[in-house]
Amino acid sequence: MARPQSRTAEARRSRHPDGRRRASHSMESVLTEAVALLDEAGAQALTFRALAQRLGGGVASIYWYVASKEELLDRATDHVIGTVLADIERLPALDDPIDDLRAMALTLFDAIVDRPWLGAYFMRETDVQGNSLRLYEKLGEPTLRLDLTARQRFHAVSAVVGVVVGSAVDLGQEPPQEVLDGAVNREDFLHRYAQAWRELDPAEFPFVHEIVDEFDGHDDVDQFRSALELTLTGLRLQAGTGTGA
Amino acid sequence: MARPQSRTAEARRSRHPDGRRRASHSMESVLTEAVALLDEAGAQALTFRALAQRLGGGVASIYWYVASKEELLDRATDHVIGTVLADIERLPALDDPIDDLRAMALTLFDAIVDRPWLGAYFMRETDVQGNSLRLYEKLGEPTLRLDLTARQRFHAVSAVVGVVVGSAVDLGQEPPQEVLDGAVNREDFLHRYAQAWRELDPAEFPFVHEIVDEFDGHDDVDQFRSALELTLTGLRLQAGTGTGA
DNA sequence: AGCTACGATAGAACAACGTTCGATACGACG
DNA sequence: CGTCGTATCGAACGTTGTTCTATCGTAGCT
Repeated sequence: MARPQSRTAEARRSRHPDGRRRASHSMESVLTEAVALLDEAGAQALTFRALAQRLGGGVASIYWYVASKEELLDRATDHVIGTVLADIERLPALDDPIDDLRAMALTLFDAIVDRPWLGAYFMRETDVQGNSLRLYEKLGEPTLRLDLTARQRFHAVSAVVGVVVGSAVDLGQEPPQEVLDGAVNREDFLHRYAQAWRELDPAEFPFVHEIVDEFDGHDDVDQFRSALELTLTGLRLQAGTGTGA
Repeated sequence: MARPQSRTAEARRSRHPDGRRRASHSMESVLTEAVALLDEAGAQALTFRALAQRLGGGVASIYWYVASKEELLDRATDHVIGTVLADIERLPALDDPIDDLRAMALTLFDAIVDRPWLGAYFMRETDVQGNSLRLYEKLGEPTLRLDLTARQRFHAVSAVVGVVVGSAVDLGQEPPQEVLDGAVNREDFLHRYAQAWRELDPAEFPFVHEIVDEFDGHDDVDQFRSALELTLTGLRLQAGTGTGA
């Protein structure tokens, strides 16, 4: 009934009399392999059977470490958020709080670009223990140096997180197999969409026509940076602290 | 092999010799019931078996109308986005393009508040036919009246959509059963979280302590409005068109 | 050393799901 | 009355998360 508390359990293997092995896991190895599975082939590739095979053990063994797939996902997410948090804490402190905020948000977004599946599960658990809350705290600390009310600070961080998540969800959209197979790369895929848009009636879709060239081959990071910049500008204006101009 | 093209197929019923019924669906009824299922019990409640039972027919019949669950989800989403689009088109045109943008974004967000499951699936298909692209067009049109480059317009709409989606994902988080059962309402749930936060070390979590009172019992719509306002102010500044001040 | 209690592993089975198959009913047209 | 295309349905298949029950291996005790 109890859960493994000692994380010092090393990955060791012992031999069974009849030659069959008995795998020996650890919370660390389970999480690491789960994340590897997610990284390599996306969310749908993470199944208990696939994970068990990767660990060289049985399916039911995983249930010794996690009570459900939900918990597995939560723990795996928290695991990588831990590394993001470390990246953010390594960031050099800047003079301008808003510059700090931007740097943190970009670090977070970069991590999601590397791991698109994060976009969907990120912010699922605001458990008291766990790295999400610590990340939230770190994102909020720069706002303490801005001239804002508590409510404005709360809303400001929510806004920044919202922009990150909003862009991340876009990113997390599983490409429709063709590009996963490598048969079509992302640029061609975008280009095909753009081409279809160009054939729409310009009178009925004036805006789509206006931006189709920008959409075609656009960079996700650029898109995110622009969105982030808009909220940061709004925030700077709200704080009344000019850029110096 | 063909798909139903005539949407005039009425919901009629005929009697089987042995007394068993044969249900008669239509694309409309399938989508309507699918949406009803989603509305009543969330995304996980929409299964082919549950939907078939609701339609009074067999499971396989649904496959006459949709080729997969993915397509069912896409069509259902598009179905309700159609109503959102209608709401947005009914909006009175305002003098200020940014006021238009705000009104549209709020209408969209309201729809997601009513249907939290929308947050996850919204923006899944940017198919050329379909209401998502039309919605995107409508959201973009106000930017045509702003003094911006095409790229800025593209990024502006992406930013607004990002804020909506970002807040929506927060909303779409399935409450952990307790509040679904009605045993605990949302306010108590938030309050419990807030209480846990208050017990954290203030030195380690200064920001969390600063905003915990705001978090406790906060309103999601307020949160969204604030986030939206930040990007809109940023946008207004970018367009160089002052509010009049 | 032998015994025991518990930490940890695993195969088999279960229920639910998306999906496919083959059979069959119905209405329209000849 | 037979035929064809539309539409429906029960049954089955494969995969998934999860549970049950049996077992192994080691640490700790006598």
